[in-house]
Amino acid sequence: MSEKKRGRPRAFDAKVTLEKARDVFWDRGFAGTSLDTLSAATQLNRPSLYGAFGDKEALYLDVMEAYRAESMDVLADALDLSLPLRDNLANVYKGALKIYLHGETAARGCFLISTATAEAIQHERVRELLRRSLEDFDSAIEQRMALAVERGELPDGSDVHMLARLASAVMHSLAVRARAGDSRKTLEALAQSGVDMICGKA
Amino acid sequence: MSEKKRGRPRAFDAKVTLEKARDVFWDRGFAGTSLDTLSAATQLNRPSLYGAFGDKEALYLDVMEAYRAESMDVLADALDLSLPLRDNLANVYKGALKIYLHGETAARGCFLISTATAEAIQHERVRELLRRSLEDFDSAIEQRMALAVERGELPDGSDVHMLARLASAVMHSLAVRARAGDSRKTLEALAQSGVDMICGKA
DNA sequence: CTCATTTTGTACCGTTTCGCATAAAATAAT
DNA sequence: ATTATTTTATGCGAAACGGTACAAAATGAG
Repeated sequence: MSEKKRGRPRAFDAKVTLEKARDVFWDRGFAGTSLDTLSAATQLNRPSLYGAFGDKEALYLDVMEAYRAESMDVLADALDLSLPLRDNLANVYKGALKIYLHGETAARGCFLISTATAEAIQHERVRELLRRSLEDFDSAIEQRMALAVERGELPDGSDVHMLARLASAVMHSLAVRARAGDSRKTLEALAQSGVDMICGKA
Repeated sequence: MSEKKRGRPRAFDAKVTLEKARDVFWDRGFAGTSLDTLSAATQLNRPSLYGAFGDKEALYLDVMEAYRAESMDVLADALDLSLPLRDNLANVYKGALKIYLHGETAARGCFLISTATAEAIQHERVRELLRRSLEDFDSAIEQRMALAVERGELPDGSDVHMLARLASAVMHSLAVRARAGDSRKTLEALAQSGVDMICGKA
């Protein structure tokens, strides 16, 4: 698949480097993160970073895309079709909180909502990728909701389009509140209420 | 009320200055806004800014607090007690969208969610003020919900605490999605669905 | 072995950044 | 008028910033 290249081989794994870069961006934001900080965190000097990913914005966009892709994977796992919709949704929120509540000094929230929103005005490509990321997430949930109607888990004629976006809305709020320092208990209560709201208070 | 001070009088209105500073922070974020940019936008040279508000973080905190206070005023207006809860909630979202969809190059979203979240990890005071701002908003809505139960607008035994936080959650999502570039139509549909979800699909 | 190719590391460039030192300007008090 | 007090304006300076030039190092090809 990947032929061995000609010149000096890379001394780093691009995927791991993106994760390290992601973590500093996550804590400090895009504008608040210097290339020096990124260089230290990734253990790559700036020319290597530049050669591998381009300038700071290009690196950030790569990180965004990796986060989007991984989020979709996590979502797909949570939406295990062998489980009822209620459990699926609970798992989506549970998985989100597991990510959001991680953090050394404070809970870090969602990478996109916490850091990409800030840049969305000045950097059009960030805004566009953010929009698409949210949309993809909504669509995957909507698809599961449509199946739920077929299976009789949701009433016939349910507006699955809006229901999915309401389900996402709860997650967006979890992200914001986690970053603001709300307690795990508080957030889990909101998640539970979200599930009840969408699936009915069982 | 305000005695005339001794020295040279200020050539600017602090409130207006805070609004101008807020607008540049809103577009570019805290870390992405330089003192030069702030100086140009407020038409104050840096030493004047520094003398009046302190350093960049102190200025930003002042802007945050002003935004929080104004948001609570807008919310109080939307929660006009002479109207039904359904109309109140619709007005809350309508008022939010009016603010969020404003913007020269792109919709700016919510000032706090778009810019304060990014700084919340590194700047504890930002995080704390953000948390308190969200909480105040939740509490005001909860208070209105409690009245709604008394008035029979909501079923007896409704969990007004969680209902209020779900209502806020929809607004948080509107904020994120507006910043991401979602259309007015899309956002208005989500707002409508939020109202229906909380108040029942009338 | 020799050469072409790619990555790495050092060092550097010009610019921007934040914050302050200092002096001029504008007012109230005396 | 003189003085004390506060704000304004110019300009400085040390540090950090993003980005790159350049040569050394490490590999494959011939």
